[in-house]
Amino acid sequence: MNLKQLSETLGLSQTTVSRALNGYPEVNEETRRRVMEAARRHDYRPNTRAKSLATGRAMAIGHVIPISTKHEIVNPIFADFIAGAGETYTKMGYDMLLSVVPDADQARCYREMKAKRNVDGVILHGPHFDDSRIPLLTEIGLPFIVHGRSTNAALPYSWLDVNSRRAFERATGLLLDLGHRRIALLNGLEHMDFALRRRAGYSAALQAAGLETDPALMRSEEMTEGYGHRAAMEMLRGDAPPTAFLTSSLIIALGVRRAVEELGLKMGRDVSIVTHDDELSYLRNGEDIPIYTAV
Amino acid sequence: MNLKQLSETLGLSQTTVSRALNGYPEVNEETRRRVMEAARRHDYRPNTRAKSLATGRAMAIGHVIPISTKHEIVNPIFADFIAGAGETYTKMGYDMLLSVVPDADQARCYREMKAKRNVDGVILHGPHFDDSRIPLLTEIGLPFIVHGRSTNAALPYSWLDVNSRRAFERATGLLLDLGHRRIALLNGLEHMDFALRRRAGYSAALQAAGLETDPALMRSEEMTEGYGHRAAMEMLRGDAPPTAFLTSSLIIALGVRRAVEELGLKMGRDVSIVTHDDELSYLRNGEDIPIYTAV
DNA sequence: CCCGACTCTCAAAGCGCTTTGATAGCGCGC
DNA sequence: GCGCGCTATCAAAGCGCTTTGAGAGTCGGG
Repeated sequence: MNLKQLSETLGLSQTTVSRALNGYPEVNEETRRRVMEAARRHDYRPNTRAKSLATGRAMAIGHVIPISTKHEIVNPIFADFIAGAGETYTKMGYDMLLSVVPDADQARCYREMKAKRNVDGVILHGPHFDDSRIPLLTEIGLPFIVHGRSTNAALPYSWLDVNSRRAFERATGLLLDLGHRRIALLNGLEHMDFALRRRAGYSAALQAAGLETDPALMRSEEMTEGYGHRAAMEMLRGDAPPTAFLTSSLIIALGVRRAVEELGLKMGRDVSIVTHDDELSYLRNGEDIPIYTAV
Repeated sequence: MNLKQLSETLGLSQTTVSRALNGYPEVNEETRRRVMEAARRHDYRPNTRAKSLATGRAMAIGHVIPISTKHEIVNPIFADFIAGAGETYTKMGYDMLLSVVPDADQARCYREMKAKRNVDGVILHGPHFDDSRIPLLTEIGLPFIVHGRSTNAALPYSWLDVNSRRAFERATGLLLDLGHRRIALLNGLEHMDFALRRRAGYSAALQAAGLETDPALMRSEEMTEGYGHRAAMEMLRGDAPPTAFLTSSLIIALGVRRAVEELGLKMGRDVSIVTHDDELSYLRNGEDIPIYTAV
């Protein structure tokens, strides 16, 4: 059932039916009721593509998920992010368009989205320090919001973020207050802006306590369980092992814990772990009592 | 730059330009070269919405992600699935449309997709036993492919699946060969078809070995780490604890392992674990040596 | 009784593409 | 020299909607 057929059924023009359905004021209330009723009865939905073409609005938001060709790793919180965003889109009548593209093709992908006009704007994921996508999107005129921030960006942009720096400063402070002096930082890849902020917070807390940062206790990698395990193994077997770990993701913490247990050490006694991003829907941080201290 | 402008630039009609770009044979090769060149130079991309409207093809595939209002849990392999599918879509010029909807609204969501015509077809995720979405999609005439299978479905449908039944039959057989007699099954929710198949495989192997299935050793829940931990704790503390666990996901296995360690037992000596679905990109099953035996 | 103001409805244009049906130009055989 | 078949191109219709600009009808005041 399309608009033409619906309007013929009602003996009205397409104009009037369209206006009635879209809430324009110049339609008689009685007429509007009739139209609404008929639309419901025939389960009429306007054709998205025709509507988009006429209005110029795609009613869709794009998410570009970069896949680094080396790793092909999707950020673990990504699924939960999509689920949350998707729910809101659905509620507001928007569609969510996902594009999975190799890192190198991102620029082309954004230009294409602009030219093909199949989204009204995009969410920029995983911003780097001075992210080149910000000037790119600004230049091509595709509206965007950054999930995270990009330090040193020359142009203004809208963003939504947590306070990574402060979180890591406080977590480090907590460990220092508990008497820890050798605190390891297992960070995400440090071309990612959030990772830089986390390191800054960690360093600031150490400095405030009059301690030096020790490069041997700082790692930066893709946030996998294997990385956590490997790094913890090496550090704990070293000359001056850390007494605490600060990790950028629950997934890394899992790996650290596996290493701790393999070495016959006891969590919370021999080694403390504090983690960030600890609430994945299928992998909660414990049910009643948290397994890890978390920020 | 749209088709009209491009054709004016070239001094050709829109028809010819369109045909040249879409590879129709009735265009002079020299003309086609000129058109292609100009399109590249001006970075011309046809407007998706206009093209869709004209051709009747949306060049998009929909994925409906049901969110059960109780749990709000996204299946852990979902992110990897999306990443894989998305890559192929991009390669083939398709868009991926995600709809996150409450379980109860699924039927409405599919009808809407059909009426709004913004996808050409959908992927049906997480099929149940005799899934009602199969007759629904068939009735409304929205093409679909099932990721998994639906036992007992009355209508024919296309699907893509792994052999869950056989995998669990063999895994159980392996444990039996190793001498285990009390093997626990920590399955996913058993209204899901894959879970039923896994249980069938598990039961068949026990039966073939002349053993009875023990309800006390079989659980079925949403596949979280917490579930694995809780179930293992209860079973291992019980009168006749299992000597081995068979889990439907690496995430559950993580929980079992936590329980095993909390109880001071040793994995591989006191308790064996075999798991399915062990390769999440950010949470691999070990790096060189696998942590868990897996199917 | 006329006219202006107001309400409600309509026909038609336009969004940017594809596709149908028509046509111009050309070489060739009879 | 005419007509046929072929190639290369074009104008225009159509996809399903919104929106502009116009018009029919009603009502009240002078």
